[in-house]
Amino acid sequence: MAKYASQNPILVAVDCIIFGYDGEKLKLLVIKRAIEPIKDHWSLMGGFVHADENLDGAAKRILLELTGLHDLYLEQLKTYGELSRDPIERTISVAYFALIDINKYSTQINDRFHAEWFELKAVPTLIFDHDLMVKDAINKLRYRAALEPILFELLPKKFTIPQLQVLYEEVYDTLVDNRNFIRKISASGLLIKQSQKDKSASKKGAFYFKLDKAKHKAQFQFLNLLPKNKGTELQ
Amino acid sequence: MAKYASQNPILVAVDCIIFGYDGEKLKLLVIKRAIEPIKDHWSLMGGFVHADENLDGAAKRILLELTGLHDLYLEQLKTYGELSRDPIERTISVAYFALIDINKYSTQINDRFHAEWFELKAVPTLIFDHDLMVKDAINKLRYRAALEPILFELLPKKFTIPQLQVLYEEVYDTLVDNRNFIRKISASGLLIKQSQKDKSASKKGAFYFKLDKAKHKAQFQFLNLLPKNKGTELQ
DNA sequence: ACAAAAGTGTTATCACTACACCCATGC
DNA sequence: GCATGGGTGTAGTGATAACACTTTTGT
Repeated sequence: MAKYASQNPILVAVDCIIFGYDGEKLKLLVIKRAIEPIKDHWSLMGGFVHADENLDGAAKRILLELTGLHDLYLEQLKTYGELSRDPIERTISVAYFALIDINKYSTQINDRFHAEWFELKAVPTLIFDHDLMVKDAINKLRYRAALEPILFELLPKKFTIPQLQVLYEEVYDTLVDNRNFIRKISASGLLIKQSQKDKSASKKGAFYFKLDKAKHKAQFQFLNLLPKNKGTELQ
Repeated sequence: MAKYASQNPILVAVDCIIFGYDGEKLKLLVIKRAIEPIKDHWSLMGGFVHADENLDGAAKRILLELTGLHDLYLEQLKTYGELSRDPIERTISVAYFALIDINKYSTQINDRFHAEWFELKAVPTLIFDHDLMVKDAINKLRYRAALEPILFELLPKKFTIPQLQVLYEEVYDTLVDNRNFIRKISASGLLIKQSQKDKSASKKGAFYFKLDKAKHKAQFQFLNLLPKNKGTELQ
């Protein structure tokens, strides 16, 4: 195979911003970095891109190593390439964000990496430019969730409307009127009501719903579940 | 400086999707590739990231080489890393999209690169995965323009409302009711009416407007200049 | 006077927000 | 029977889409 002469290869890493929801709080999964430099500082889960994998493949591999899971929602966020972002050696990093249902996967998080969930407002300072990545990821999550039904990726297959509402409130750090919320989400036609109720959170119990995946994929729709100009300052 | 041992550096390139508007048609700037492989095929303007520049810097340098211009609107789109996307040697490419006013800059496009503007619907097949990049860029442009006033980057400082309307029609490949369009754009408060008229396109003449940059930056706003579910199938 | 593009108003419909009470159940 | 969270309805307001004619001016 021919080569491009006299060009300058660079290390390429992938870092994952992993959002999780446990039915109450939106959280971020971070690990204690196991290698120098700045060993034992909090960091996003990441790793170098291997010669035999593409970028999505690298992100999937890294998530698999940490969580033992595949088929997570995964979306490329942005690529970070400041010269001094990694003090050891120049490395550009392709950031991905992932969405997972914490309860489903909590047992499978790999202890080897000393991973820990933090509420978004209580995430410790992270190494390198990872704080910036998290900030960008939150913005992108808000941006996307305002237009497309991606937050369902954070919920179990069966979920209640109160759970969904709290999730929106968490993502946009705001409060939502439950009557209007129910009307809008019902009008979207995205939900299929189940006959069972979830009685874990209240005595009356709340009906379970499932996402109508056909509609989810077919009709791209503006969701607009939040009041205008409320929580939607996307920056 | 220490190094990460036994990792695998990769060539990193930047490719630019350059949109331009001449007051009538939305166009894409492509060049005839000057180097092997597939010399003389149409390609996006691109180049490798140097050791002493960050990603944004590389994109700016490449745009400067082609157009002789700085201070263009430039936004990172996505990073492409399929194993075989460049047949010569593995290269990942960070794609950027740029917006420019064709009339302003037409004289400065560097002939050395055999650059040519094509209407979006008549862009020839491009090398590698550049067709995919263009498709993604159009989607992102639509996505962004639906929420933020970025299309002004494609217009001269003074422009008329009919020009702006045609631009929206071009970007979304749809027709817009001029009465509703004028009402919405006026209500946004983003435009400042000038006293002069542009008489090049009609006998009556159309008033020039300028963008109110303070408002443009200050109030992030949903523009919503198009009827719902019309042209806004963002995929 | 006529052609060509710019600019202007109204109405009916729909969507949104704000708001307060009843329901079902477990204890 | 009461405390807890789940679920329902309405009215007023504002935004939207659909629609056709008049204005200006160069030729």
